[in-house]
Amino acid sequence: MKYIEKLRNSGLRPTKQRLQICEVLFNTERTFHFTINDLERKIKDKIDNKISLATIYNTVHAFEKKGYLKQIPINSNQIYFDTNITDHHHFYNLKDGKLIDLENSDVGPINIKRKIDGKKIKSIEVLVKLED
Amino acid sequence: MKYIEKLRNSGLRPTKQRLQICEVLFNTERTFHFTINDLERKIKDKIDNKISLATIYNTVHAFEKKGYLKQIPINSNQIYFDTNITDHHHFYNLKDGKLIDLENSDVGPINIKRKIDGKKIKSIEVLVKLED
DNA sequence: ACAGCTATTTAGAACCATTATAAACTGTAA
DNA sequence: TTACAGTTTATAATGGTTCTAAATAGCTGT
Ligand SMILES: [Mn+2]
Ligand SMILES: [Mn+2]
Ligand SMILES: [Zn+2]
Ligand SMILES: [Zn+2]
Repeated sequence: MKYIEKLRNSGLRPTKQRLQICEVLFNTERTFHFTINDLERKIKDKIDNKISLATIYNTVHAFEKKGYLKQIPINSNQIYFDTNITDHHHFYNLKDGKLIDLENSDVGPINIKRKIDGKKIKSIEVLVKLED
Repeated sequence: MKYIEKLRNSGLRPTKQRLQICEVLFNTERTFHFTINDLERKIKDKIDNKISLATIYNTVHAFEKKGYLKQIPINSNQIYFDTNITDHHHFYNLKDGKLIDLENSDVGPINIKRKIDGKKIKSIEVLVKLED
C-alpha cells in the first residue's frame, strides 16, 4: 500500500480505516474541498465496510495536524477542508456555496505593509466572494 | 435618539431593544469585532433591562442584512461579526484568537487575474494568520 | 507465535452555537 | 383607538462537533 509509509513516518499507525480514508482523500486526479459530511458520503460510496463518524473526525483532524489537509477560512456551519495544501486562495460562490481554487499566480503578490511586533506571518489567505 | 431614523429608513421598527443594541454596537469610539457571546456580555454590562438571546441573534442578523454589520470569514465554532463595514482585512492571532484590522492601505492592491464567467466579485477579503 | 502495551476505533451520549416555534407584546398607520 | 403586522421572548429543536469508555487492533520485545 502506498500510504503505509506516509502514515508510519508521521507517527500514525496505518490502520485499515486510515488507509481507506487516504485512498478517498489523496488517490485522486485533482485536489478537492470537502466537509466532514461530504467525506462521509464519499467513503460510503467507495468502500464496502463501515467507518464510524468518530473515526472520520479523528482521522481528518490527525491528518490536518500532520499537514496533509488544511482548513479553509470561511463562514459556514460546517468546517471546509482542502486536500490542496499548497499556498493558494479561493473563490467562494455565494449562490451554491462551492469553492474554486485560485492559484497564487491568479492573485498578484500580496505585500502586508503593517507589522505586529513579536509575531510573524504564518499564512496569507484571500477569499473572493462571487455573486451573479 | 440618534438611531431611530437609521432604523426607520431601513424598514426596521425602532424598538427599545434595537435602539439599545445600536448604542452598544455603534455608539463607540472605535469599531470592533465580536461574537454573539461577546455582545451578550457587553449588553448585560451596559443596560439594566434584559434582552433575550433570541432578540440579540435576530437583531444582529437584521443589521447584517441591512449592511450595518459584516461577518468575518474565519474558522471558529462561533461567528465573528465586525462593526467596521468598510472594505478591509484582518490579522488573526492564532495564540489568543483575536482579530486586528488591516486597512486596505496596509495591503497592496489585489488584482484577481482569473475570471469566472457569469459571476462578479462581491468582495475580496484577506486573512493573515499570525504566530509567535 | 505470543504476550503486553498503547493507539485506535466505535456507538452513543454530551455539548453548545444557532435556529425554529408560537404565544405575548408593541409600533404604526388608519 | 383599533387593527394588524412586526417584534420579542422563553423554550424547544437542530445539527455539527467533541467526549466517553469499552472493544479492538497494531506494534515491540521475547
Ligand atoms: Mn459502499
Ligand atoms: Mn446591567
Ligand atoms: Zn483550495
Ligand atoms: Zn475588522
